[in-house]
Amino acid sequence: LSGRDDIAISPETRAKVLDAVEKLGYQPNSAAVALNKGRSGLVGFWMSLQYSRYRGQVLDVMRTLLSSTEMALAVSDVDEEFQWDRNLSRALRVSVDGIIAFDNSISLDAFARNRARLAPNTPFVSMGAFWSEALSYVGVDLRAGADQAMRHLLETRRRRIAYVAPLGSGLVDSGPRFDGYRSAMLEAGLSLDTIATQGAEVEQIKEALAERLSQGRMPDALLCMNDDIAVSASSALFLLGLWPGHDVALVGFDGIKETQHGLVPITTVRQPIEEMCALAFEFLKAQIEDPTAPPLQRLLSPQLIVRESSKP
Amino acid sequence: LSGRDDIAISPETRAKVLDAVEKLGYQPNSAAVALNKGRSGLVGFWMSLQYSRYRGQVLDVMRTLLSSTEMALAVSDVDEEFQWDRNLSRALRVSVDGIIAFDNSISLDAFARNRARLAPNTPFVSMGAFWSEALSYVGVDLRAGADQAMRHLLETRRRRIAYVAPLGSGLVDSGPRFDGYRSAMLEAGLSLDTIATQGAEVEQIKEALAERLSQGRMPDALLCMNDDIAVSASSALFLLGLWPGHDVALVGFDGIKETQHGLVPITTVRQPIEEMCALAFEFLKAQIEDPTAPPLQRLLSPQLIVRESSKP
DNA sequence: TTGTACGCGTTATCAG
DNA sequence: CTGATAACGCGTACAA
Repeated sequence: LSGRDDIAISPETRAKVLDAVEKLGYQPNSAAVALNKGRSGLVGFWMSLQYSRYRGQVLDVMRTLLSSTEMALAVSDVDEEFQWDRNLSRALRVSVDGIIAFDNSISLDAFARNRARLAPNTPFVSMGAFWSEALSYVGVDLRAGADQAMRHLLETRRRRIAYVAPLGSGLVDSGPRFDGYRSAMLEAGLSLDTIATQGAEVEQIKEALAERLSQGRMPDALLCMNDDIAVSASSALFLLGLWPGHDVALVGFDGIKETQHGLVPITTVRQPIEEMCALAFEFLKAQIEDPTAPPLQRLLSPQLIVRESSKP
Repeated sequence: LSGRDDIAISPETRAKVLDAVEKLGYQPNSAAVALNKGRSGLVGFWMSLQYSRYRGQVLDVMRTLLSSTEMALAVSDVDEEFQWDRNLSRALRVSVDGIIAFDNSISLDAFARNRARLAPNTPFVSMGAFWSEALSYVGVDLRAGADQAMRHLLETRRRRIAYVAPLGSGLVDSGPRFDGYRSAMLEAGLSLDTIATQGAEVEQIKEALAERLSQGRMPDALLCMNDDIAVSASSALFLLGLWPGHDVALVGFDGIKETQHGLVPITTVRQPIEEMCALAFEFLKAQIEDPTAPPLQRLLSPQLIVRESSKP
C-alpha cells in the first residue's frame, strides 16, 4: 500500500487491499503516521504576512524548494504578536518537524528565550536579517550591504544622502541598514538626514519628498530601506519633475525583480534569496536528522547591483 | 498536570510531577495528543498570499477570532497552484481539524472534486466570493453588491461607466462583479467599457487612465474591482488633474479601512468581514462537532457605502 | 489518592 | 508470502 518493493506480496492480496482502499475511501490518519514515524513531514514557516514584495518572493522560492520534497509548508503569521511569550506555545502546537523563522526578530527572540523550556529539541533555523548565536541561522549581513551601498554613493560624489524608511517599521533610526548609513556619513563628515514616510506607496513617498523639495533641501541620493520604497520613490521623483538617477540617485534593498525594469532600473543591495532558502532548508533537514548536533550557522553577504538609478 | 479540578491529587505528588516536568523540559507531543483526542486543535486556512489589503484584513480578523480560542491557524498559500489535484493531497497532509478556504476558486474546485476520494469527512467551509453547493460555505454575494453599486451610479446620472480590473486576475471580463456591471449597462442601453490595468499601483492605474484621457474618452465613473484599485485610482485621477467624485465617480469593492480617509473618501461595496469570519468559524466548529451533518450554507450581502467619491 | 491497562491509527518486525 | 504483535505518547477509566 505504501509502495515498498522490499516486501513480497501476492497479486491477489494486493488487489484485495487496493480494492478495499477504494471502496472505503481510506486515507491514512496523519496524526497516527506522525506519531508512529516521529515525523510530521511539516515545516513551520514563521513570517510576517504584512506585505512586501520581497517577502512574497521568498515565500515563493521556499514553496518551490519544498515542492520537490516530501515535506509541506505550514505558514504561521507572526505579525504584531507582541506578547509572543504567551503566543509561542500556541504557535508551537502545530506538529512540525522543524521551524524556519524568516526576517522576524520578535518571534526569534521569544523562541530563543524560551527554547529550553518549551521546545528543547525542536529544530529551528532563523533566516534573513536576524539571528541568535545560540541557534542555527542563515543570516544576511545587511550591514555589509549598507556599507557597499554607501561606499558606492560616496565614490560617485553624492553628498546629501538621505535614508528613507517607513514610520512604525522600527527601522527609521536603527537596524543594520541605518547603522551602515550613519557610520559612513559620519566618517565622511556629512550630516545625517532621515526621511520617515507614511508607507511604501508612491503617494506616501511623494508626500515626504515634496516637503523636502519645497524646503529646497532635496537630497542628491536616497538610500531606501527596501525595494518597494525605492520603486515607489522612483515614480514619486518623476511626478515631482525629478529624474531618478540623474537629479537624485536611488538605492534600494532586497533585489526584487521589479527593480530591473521600470521607469528606471534601480540599484539595489540584492539578498541571496535562493541560496538563503536552500541553505536554511538544508540546515533544518540536518537538525531534523540529528537534533542534538550543534547549531549550523552561516552569514551570507548581499550584493550591490549598480543600475541606472545611481550611475555616476 | 493538565489542570483538571475534578480529580484529587496530593500536594507532594503534584510537586514531584511539576518538578520532573521542569527538570526534563517535558512538552506534550502534539502528534500523540492529536491521535489520542482525535483533534489537532488546528484550523487550516487556505488563501492566496498574493497581496491585497482586503485579504490582509480578513486574515487579521480570523486570527483575532481564533486567539480567544484553543485553536490555532495554519495558513496554506494556495497561489498559482494550477495542478491542484496533485497538490491537494500534500495540502491535506497537514493534520487539521478542519479547513476554511478563503476567496479561492481553484482550491475550492479541487477540493470539491476530490472530497469523496481524499477527505470524505474533513470539515470544510469556503468563505468569500466562491462556494460549492455541495459543501458548507459562507458566501458573499458580490453580484448583489455590483447591482447595488450600478444602480447607485446610474441613479446619479453617470453614463460612461467603466469597469476596472487588473490584467491576469481573470476578472477583467467575468465574475460576479463584471456580470453585475454588464447586465446593468446593457439594461440601461449603455455600452460596455473595460479598463484592464497592469496592476493595482497608482502608477499602473494612472497609465491606463492617461490613455483614455488623451483619447478624449475618459469615463464619468469607474467601478473598480477592489478597493486597492479604487484608492490608487483616486490618486491617479488627482495626478491627471481630475477630481475623483466630481469629474469622475469612483466605486470600489471590499470596504477596507483605507477607503474611509484619504484624498477623497471612497464609495465602496463593503464585505461583511467580521460576520463572514465569525460565521465561517462557527460553521467549521459545527462540522467538527458532527462531521456527518449536512452542509451549513449562508449567503451574506455586501453593503454599498456611499461616500464623497460618488456623491451626486 | 495512586497505579495500571487500554485504545487512538500507523508502521515495523517477526514468527508462521 | 501472511498474520499477529509491539511501539509511538498521550488521556482516560477503573481497580487498588
